[in-house]
Amino acid sequence: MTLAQLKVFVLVSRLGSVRAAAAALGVSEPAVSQALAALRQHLDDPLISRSGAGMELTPAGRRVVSIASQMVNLAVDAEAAVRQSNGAAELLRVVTSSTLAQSIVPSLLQAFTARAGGIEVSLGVATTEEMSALVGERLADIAIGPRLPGVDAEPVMRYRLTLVGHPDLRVNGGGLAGLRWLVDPTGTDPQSDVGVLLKKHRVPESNIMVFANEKAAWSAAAAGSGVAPAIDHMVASEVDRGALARVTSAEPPVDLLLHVSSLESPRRSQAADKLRRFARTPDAMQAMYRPDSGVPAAKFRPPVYVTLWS
Amino acid sequence: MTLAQLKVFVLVSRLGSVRAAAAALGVSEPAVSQALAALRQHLDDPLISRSGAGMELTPAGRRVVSIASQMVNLAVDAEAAVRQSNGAAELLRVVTSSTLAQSIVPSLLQAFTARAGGIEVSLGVATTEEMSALVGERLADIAIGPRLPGVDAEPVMRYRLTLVGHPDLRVNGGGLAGLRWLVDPTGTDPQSDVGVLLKKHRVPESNIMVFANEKAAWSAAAAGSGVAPAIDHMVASEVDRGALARVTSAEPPVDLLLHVSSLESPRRSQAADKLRRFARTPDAMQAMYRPDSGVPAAKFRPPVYVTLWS
DNA sequence: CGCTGGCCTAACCGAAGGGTTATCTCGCCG
DNA sequence: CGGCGAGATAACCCTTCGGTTAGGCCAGCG
Repeated sequence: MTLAQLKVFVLVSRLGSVRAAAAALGVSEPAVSQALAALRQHLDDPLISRSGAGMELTPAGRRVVSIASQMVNLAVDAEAAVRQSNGAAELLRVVTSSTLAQSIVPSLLQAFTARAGGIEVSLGVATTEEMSALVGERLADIAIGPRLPGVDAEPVMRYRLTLVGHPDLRVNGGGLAGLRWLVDPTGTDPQSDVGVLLKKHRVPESNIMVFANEKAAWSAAAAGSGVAPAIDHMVASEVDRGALARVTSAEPPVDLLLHVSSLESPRRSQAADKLRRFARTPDAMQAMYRPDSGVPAAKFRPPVYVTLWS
Repeated sequence: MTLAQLKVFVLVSRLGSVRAAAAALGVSEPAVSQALAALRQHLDDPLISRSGAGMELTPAGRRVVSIASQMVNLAVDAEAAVRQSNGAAELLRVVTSSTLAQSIVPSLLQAFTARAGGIEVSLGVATTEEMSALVGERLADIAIGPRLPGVDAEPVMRYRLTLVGHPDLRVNGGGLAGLRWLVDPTGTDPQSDVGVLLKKHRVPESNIMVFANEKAAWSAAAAGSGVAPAIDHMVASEVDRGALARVTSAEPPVDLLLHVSSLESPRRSQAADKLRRFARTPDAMQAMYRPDSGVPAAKFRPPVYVTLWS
């Protein structure tokens, strides 16, 4: 029985699927399956098993999952306690969506670390469902993105999602759904803002092209390959340059709220609390609205979401 | 950071020495030292260091030890939870002294398991100091022996420690301290009843011979090699047979109380509670006073006290 | 000043953990 | 009934863990 195995079990039970847990951990699916098998063998109980849609915990599994969750939390606490005792930088684990990780979140975090010293930030990328699990199980301290259910979520910023395309692009009879949609990986997350948008317009799978990052999608859009959803103020300079144009349609523009979500106050880390407070300040607003401050695509981290302890 | 490493750290800090922890775990001392080194490296903090007599926790170590202790406890809970959920036998981990493990404890436990079904008992041997640490850290459920400080101890039986020797043995001028004392491994535990007795009589090291078990010490005593401390009613049949005789001296006989010690009520396992209650019953008394019911010396377990998880 | 007790390190080794890819099984659905 | 999606398993690899023995280091002490 290792902590890694317990962590896997907790994530599987929380996400309801081995595949999802593997994705959240950034490892292959057999790796998760095997860790689970090892734990099952050790405890001599199936713990959790498939049952139609989703998985079902055994009676023993139900009891173990709560204990395992505590153990995983304590492991994190232990590391944090040592860091703090020795005056080392606090570690703040942030998760966000792929889109936001390329645009407003890095500049927000950059401004935050510059202002609040002694905090070391690590940024991870996850789907909305994964964010819930990660924050809920304290595998991440804070999530930035859509409002997460079940945790303490708070709106910090209003932003507009617009569609951009080649300036000459015209929407013909088929409507927006008939166009080719150029999205970043966030588009594959049905609960994300982009995912919701795709669903709202009933864009068929065949018309969706996923790019590694948003800049790549914009380039393709500028080349006339289709339309790309973008955070309005992040794409403003491209529009001003004439490389891209906002696609106007009968639909009203989509105004969205960016939330920070973490555990409720007593259970969240000090660093998470500081970031929440900072996110409400004018400095934070300015950082988030500053266009073109995303990390260059080349430096963008591959989706290794949750680091395992060594 | 593995659970085994945390367990080692907790034991070292509790027992105040690497050697003692190694002994309690039944492994070599470098094994413990290395586990500690690995944890130190992982957490980047010395955690605990020598300081004259005993060891001293660093600030970080103080915080980690309490967290680690909880984690170790939870690991035990998890295993127990699974067992219980699946209707398997509850596991009761008993520790006692070497002397008692050869005489009254096995018959007590045998009577207990026969009466209270569904409980599986494992018996370990430890020094008094180790018993405290093991029960305190929930690495054992219950201790049988001297009254343990810091936990919920309760007397269950009165017994007399007598000295036996060859029937022709006479105490000459040097007093009891001048004789050769034949003891079992418990004699090396200064806090044990026998250890206290040796100290009281100021028996020099050179006059103490340690035998692997009590029966062997009695044989040597019967052969005239010296005197052996024995639980009076356990040696009664030998005395009746004339093989041994009680050594009379100016000292009054030593009357002692056998205690059962476990954590206080809400924190102790159900099985431990049952054993505590059983130990007060007439059935238990009868079992404990029944002579010659010890396990044969050949079957006596070597001192592997605390099993590690796989 | 050298012995000794206690801790750490080195070197080595077997077992297990944890990762991968490829393949199998099984329930479900068109 | 074939395909498919999701989980389990197999085979393989490398790393880490956890154990050993041997030996180094250091404080305390006769």
